[in-house]
Amino acid sequence: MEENDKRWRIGELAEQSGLTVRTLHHFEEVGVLTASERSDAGHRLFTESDVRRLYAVLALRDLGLPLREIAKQLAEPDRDLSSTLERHRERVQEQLDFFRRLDDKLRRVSLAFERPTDVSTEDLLEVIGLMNMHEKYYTDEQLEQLAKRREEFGDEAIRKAEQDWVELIAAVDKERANGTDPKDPKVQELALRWRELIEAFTGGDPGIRASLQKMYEQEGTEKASRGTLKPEVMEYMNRAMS
Amino acid sequence: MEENDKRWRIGELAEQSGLTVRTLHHFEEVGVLTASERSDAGHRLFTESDVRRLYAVLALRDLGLPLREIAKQLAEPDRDLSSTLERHRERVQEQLDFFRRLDDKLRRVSLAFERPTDVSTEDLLEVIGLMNMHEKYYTDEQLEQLAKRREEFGDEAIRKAEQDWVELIAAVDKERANGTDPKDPKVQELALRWRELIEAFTGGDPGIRASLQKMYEQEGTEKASRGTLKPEVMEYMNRAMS
DNA sequence: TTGCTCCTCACGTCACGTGAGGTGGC
DNA sequence: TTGCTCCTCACGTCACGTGAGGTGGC
Repeated sequence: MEENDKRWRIGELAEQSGLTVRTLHHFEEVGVLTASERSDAGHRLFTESDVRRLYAVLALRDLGLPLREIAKQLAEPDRDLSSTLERHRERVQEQLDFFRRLDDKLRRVSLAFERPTDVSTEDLLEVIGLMNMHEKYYTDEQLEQLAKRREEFGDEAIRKAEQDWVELIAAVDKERANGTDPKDPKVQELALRWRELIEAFTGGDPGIRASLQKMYEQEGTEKASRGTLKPEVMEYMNRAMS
Repeated sequence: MEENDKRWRIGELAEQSGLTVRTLHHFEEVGVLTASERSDAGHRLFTESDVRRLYAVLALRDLGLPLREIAKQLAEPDRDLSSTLERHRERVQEQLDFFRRLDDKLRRVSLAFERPTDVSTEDLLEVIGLMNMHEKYYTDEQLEQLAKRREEFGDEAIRKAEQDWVELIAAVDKERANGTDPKDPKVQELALRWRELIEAFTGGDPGIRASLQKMYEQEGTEKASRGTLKPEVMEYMNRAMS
């Protein structure tokens, strides 16, 4: 038990442990580590057992335990640490999950725009609104599938598909305005293309089809299509396809 | 442009948006959303455009952007949002990475103990100290490999291996104390078992072998073995195996 | 005497939650 | 008049960072 009279000043201990002096002050404030002694001038003097305790604190802090929890734990070493850690791990996994989803969302947002073009706030809000709506109707797996298919298609093909939609909708709306019978061969032709475009989007997956349909029912045609499709046109198409 | 005179009181808006009144107060404090009007009594009156702005704020908050960043963005919609989002995503990925590692660490800690036994703080600190030392010498992949092999072996086999080590070390120490020549067949026999146990631990991986050896060199035999192996015994074994 | 270290306040960070104490009736 | 809503402070949360202003020399 020699060397037991070794003492550390706060600056020394800070340097040795890689902490700041302020952090050691803070540790004292929250009660995880107090210097056992003081010099005549009121300076903190840490003993060897203080130093050991410091490394215990750092180990537990390293696991992400809050300092006050660590203080409790070190105050009564009999308390059950394993259950504390288990609860802690659950919290950590929730956090992990949260950041996974967030990262995923950010990835999808950035995918929605072509490379380095700068994005207007409005466009972004549009995309986010759309995403939020989608998240209400599609399952995580379905969103994953849709994202994959989009990647396979590539930006070019997607822009073309969007253009196709715009043209098809316009064509349908024209027949409707002309009062053409929905059962007329010309309209039936358009209905066929309509089905094809939907198939291309859903990839033939019946679950995705169902989610899509539910979204249109619940949110209304206008909102679900982000304004590209008027309810009357949808109505007309439904009659053509029935 | 009818209905443009519709106004929301703060409580109404809170309920409709699922926020608390305090949160809306806070939004005003940080400048992301201020009611455009006040009633004679000083009550906040939110206009339709305020409400639209609120949903824009929520969309951006949902991406994890800090409120002050959102305030800036909405103040000058021309500023480049995509680069802001890119920087943000980098931060998010760092967080994600941090929580992945933390979760991993907690998993390894809990694996180090058998089921629901309650863990003493001392034991835990021991394990964490060991883990921290390991992390200095093994790469992430190596730790992964080691963890996998431990799982394959199962708790039972590991306890047995630990027991084997204790006995082998004791046997070696006995010969050493007796002054037996390291080249003596009896000692050579022990050296063979020694190699076998190390092989079982490393799984024959030369990288892991090297890391293990480096750890013993840098940290010293006593510390690296967590006190189970005295330097003299190691020294003696080295001579036997050379 | 001059630096360097140490001391004790005390405010700031981030996004609100939670009262306290008081007034008004979008 | 009685509730309910709204208002404005203002402190608390978590782990420190960053001065400010002053003293001591483990």
